Amino acid sequence: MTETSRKLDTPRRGSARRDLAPADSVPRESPDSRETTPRHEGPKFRRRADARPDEVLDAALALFTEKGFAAARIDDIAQRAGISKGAVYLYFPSKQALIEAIVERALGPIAEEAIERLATLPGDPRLVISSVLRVLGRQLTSAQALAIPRLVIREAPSFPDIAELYRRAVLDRVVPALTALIRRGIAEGHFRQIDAELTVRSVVGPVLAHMVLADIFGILPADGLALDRLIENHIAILFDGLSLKA
Amino acid sequence: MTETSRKLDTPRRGSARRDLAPADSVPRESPDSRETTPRHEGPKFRRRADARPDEVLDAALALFTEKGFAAARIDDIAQRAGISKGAVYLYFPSKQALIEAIVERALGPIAEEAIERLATLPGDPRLVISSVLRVLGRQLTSAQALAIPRLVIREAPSFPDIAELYRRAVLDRVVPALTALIRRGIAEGHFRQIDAELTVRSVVGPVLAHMVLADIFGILPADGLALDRLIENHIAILFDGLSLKA
DNA sequence: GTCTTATAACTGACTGGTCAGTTCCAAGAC
DNA sequence: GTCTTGGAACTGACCAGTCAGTTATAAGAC
Repeated sequence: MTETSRKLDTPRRGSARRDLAPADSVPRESPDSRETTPRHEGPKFRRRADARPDEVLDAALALFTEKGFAAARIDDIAQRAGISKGAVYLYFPSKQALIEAIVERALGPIAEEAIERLATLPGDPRLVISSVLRVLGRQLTSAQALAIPRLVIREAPSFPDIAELYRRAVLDRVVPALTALIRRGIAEGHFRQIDAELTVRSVVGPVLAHMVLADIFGILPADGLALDRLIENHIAILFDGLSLKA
Repeated sequence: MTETSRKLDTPRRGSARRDLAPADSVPRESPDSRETTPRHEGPKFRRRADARPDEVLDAALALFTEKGFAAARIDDIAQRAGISKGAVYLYFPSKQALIEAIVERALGPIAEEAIERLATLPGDPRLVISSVLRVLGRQLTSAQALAIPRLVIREAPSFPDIAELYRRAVLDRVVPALTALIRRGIAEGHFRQIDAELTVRSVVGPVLAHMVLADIFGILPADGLALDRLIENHIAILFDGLSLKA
């Protein structure tokens, strides 16, 4: 049941990449072995183990997002990373270790980015919240950044450990910080008397809904994603409401 | 690729259940065959084909939600429905037909429930939107009702046909109806000049965020789900904003 | 009522295929 | 030469889907 709890001892031998090989323009051995000559122009092995784990993780993230964890094959992940299946197991002990490493790798950057900004900043909480939303919008433009929460949400029921990891690293910091910010806004007379805890949902929900509609169902404004416009529209409503007179 | 489009020819031989068997208090053969006597009290199987498809679908929905489509085993679905694996294939031609039937079965009820209510009602759009949100809240209290969109969102990348089915039956009706409603609110002077299309995200997003936080990550208010309170809090913000003076 | 026959509902062993994880040897780096 | 790296064949488990056989129920014969 909970063999999920098997801790990963990911090798991850150094993440600083040396770039011994030219990276791009890799000959990669023409697939059709035409002619009889066994010519192997260009190096068959690239010998840059340091960059490999990240490449494998990128490939795995792409395929997990596309097909889901269970349906994604290690063979395909390896192929996308430009290596063979066996090589994957040089860097990661199991398929599950891949998803764990993906989430862990993404946690560092995410954690710092937005939290300090809002937990510490003094001044009108409206400005802080607006700034946070705009940063969030800028982040979500990258497909890569969006893929992580998507993957976590999708696989959460199957991998409670990973969901908890994410929750602890991201949500348990962002949600309380936002709540505190709203509470301060009330205390300092900027906000009306509302429930700070529940209001957090009103702050982030519209962005979530926008991404779900666009990403999952392909429902988006005529002029593309329009995340900027969405966020400005949302900020206007969040602080001043829909009603005209008010 | 799109073998999803294979239409399901589900037998579903009449949904009016005959209830030949007493339904409840079914002996169902005590699982532990205690004593040496091979006594088989009660019928070995129940013979009520009319109720079976729905039971299978219920079991399948539960397991798909728990483990995801790919990881759920037909054997487990059958066991939860109280029949054998082979019997599942008496009613549904394939595993995929299960997920299709689940979504189709859920579509009828959902479609009617909320759309007419908001598309047609005249009067202050604020009251209509409030009413819609409250109905939505009441619906989402049932774990069953929540499971369908969850499943669709989760499996959408793997089953674009199903995502589109859901989009067409639900979203393509709800989103435009809400958009029109907001537009009318603007035209009639109830709402400020905002982008109606984007504002739809502000109307439904907070509820979505609440359900994701609660359902996926177990983050909920001290006093339980509190959907009612969330919705009232959201309505207050949506129409009049957070700001005090405004 | 009891017996016989027909058929619908169901079972579970089996098959064919897929895939995670292993192994081992060849090829490259140094 | 030795050490490192990669690849592809292999293994073993797992599982969707099949099918020949079994059991319950209904209908008709008497």
